[in-house]
Parts: sequence; C-alpha cells; structure tokens
Amino acid sequence: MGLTKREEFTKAQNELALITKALGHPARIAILQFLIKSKSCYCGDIVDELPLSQSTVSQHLLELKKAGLVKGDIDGPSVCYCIDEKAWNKSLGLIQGLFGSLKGPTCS
Amino acid sequence: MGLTKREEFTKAQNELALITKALGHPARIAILQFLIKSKSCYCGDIVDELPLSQSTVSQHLLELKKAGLVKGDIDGPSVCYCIDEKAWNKSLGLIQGLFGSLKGPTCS
DNA sequence: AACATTAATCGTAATCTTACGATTAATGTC
DNA sequence: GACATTAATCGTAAGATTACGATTAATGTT
Repeated sequence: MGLTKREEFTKAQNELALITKALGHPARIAILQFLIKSKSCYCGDIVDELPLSQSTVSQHLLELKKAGLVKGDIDGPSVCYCIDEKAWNKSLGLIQGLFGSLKGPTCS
Repeated sequence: MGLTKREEFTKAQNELALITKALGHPARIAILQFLIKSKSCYCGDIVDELPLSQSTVSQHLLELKKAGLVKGDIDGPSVCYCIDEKAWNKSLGLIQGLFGSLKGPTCS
C-alpha cells in the first residue's frame, strides 16, 4: 500500500486536492506570501528570505508549479517566479465551491 | 532531515498549512463533501460510500479532526461526524486572506 | 575562452503518509 | 452475561515528502 487511490476519486476531487496539498506546507505558504508582497521574484531572493537551502526552495517551487499556482519565466540565468493569476483565481473558486456548499449545520 | 521545519515559520503560516494539508487528499475532500450533502453521518456510512477500508477512513477522519474541520459526537456505539461550522468558516477566512492578498500581477 | 551566477537536478537520509487487515474497546441488544 | 455492532488503534508495508549538499546546465560577464 502506501499510495493514494487517486483513480477512485473524481477529477474534481483530485484537482482540488492537488491545489490544497501544494498549499499544505508552511514553506510554500511563505513562498507565496513573499511572491505577493515583494512582486517579481527570483529563486535566490526567496532562498535569502527563508530558512531553507536553495535546493529545497527549488523543490517547493516545483510543487507550486505542478499545482499551477505559480509559473516561472526564464530571465537570463535566473527564473522569475510569479503567481499565475488566472490559476490563482480559479483555485480560490474551487476552494470556495467546497466551503460554500455547506449551507447549514451537518448535524445538531 | 525529512522533517518539516515548522518552528522556522510563523504560527499563522503553520495554521493555514495544517488546514490546507488536511484538504490535500481526494479521500478527505470526498469525506467532507459526503458529510455536507448527506447531513449527519457515521463512519460506517462513509466507509460504504468510499472505496477505502474502515481503518483508512477512520485515519482520514482523524486528520480532518486534527485540523479542526470536523468534530465527532459520540452517539451510542457510533460517532456522528459533523463539519465544525465555526472552524469551517474561520478556515475559509484564512484561505481567503491568502488569496485576497494578491492585488495585481506579481510580475509582468 | 575562462569565470561567475543562477537555479535545476541528483543522490541520499530521515520521517511522514497512505493503506490494509487484525485486534481492541465501547456500547447496545438479546 | 453472551453476542453483535461500531469505530479506534495497532502493526506493518509501500511509497511519498522534506531536507541537505554536491553536481550540473544555462546564461551572462570579463
């Protein structure tokens, strides 16, 4: 065992889980907050800000990229990481869809 | 290595990550959706609905409980699992706080 | 061309997660 | 009290995640 039964769940469930999973680490929250507050950013700037090594930050950025939250534009020898605004808004929509589907108490 | 450096991040970052991490598995999304759509629910009902064993569902429910999204009220030999509405709304607020902090493009 | 800078990737180790079956604990029913 | 039902917990196996240092690849600078 030890492997998630993704194929047993719906595409929508997997999609939402992929996004929230990417958000499920404090370092990745910190990276996103940094990208938002300091505008356009290089991996090196994030490494300077966070208590993690360059390779670890690079790995977290890859997670965020796989979830679609972030995109990286090559800029010379650097890569400029930015929030993918379209995906960002869509992701919030998916999350709000889940939270908003609760209308009243689920039990009394 | 192999262990998240939680203490290096803020309490708020860890709190948000705990919630999103709990949401980061399709089975747990499915469980929450089931609790919402079918109102008050027992673990056994969830087991019948999902392609997972009783012990695995129990484990996922524990994850959701640790994140505070769900609470379990003992009802005879059963446990009635419900969305913790207060925590639910607070969680959405935290997530919206992150998403809403993006005002414009992070890079051009 | 030689060198510096930047970030991805590789290799590795520790730990966590996911999943299951089996067992146990708690409650209710006969 | 014996038995059934419900769900937690235990034990275990496979695999994923987190983290690091070292290396590599790509680009820019001298």
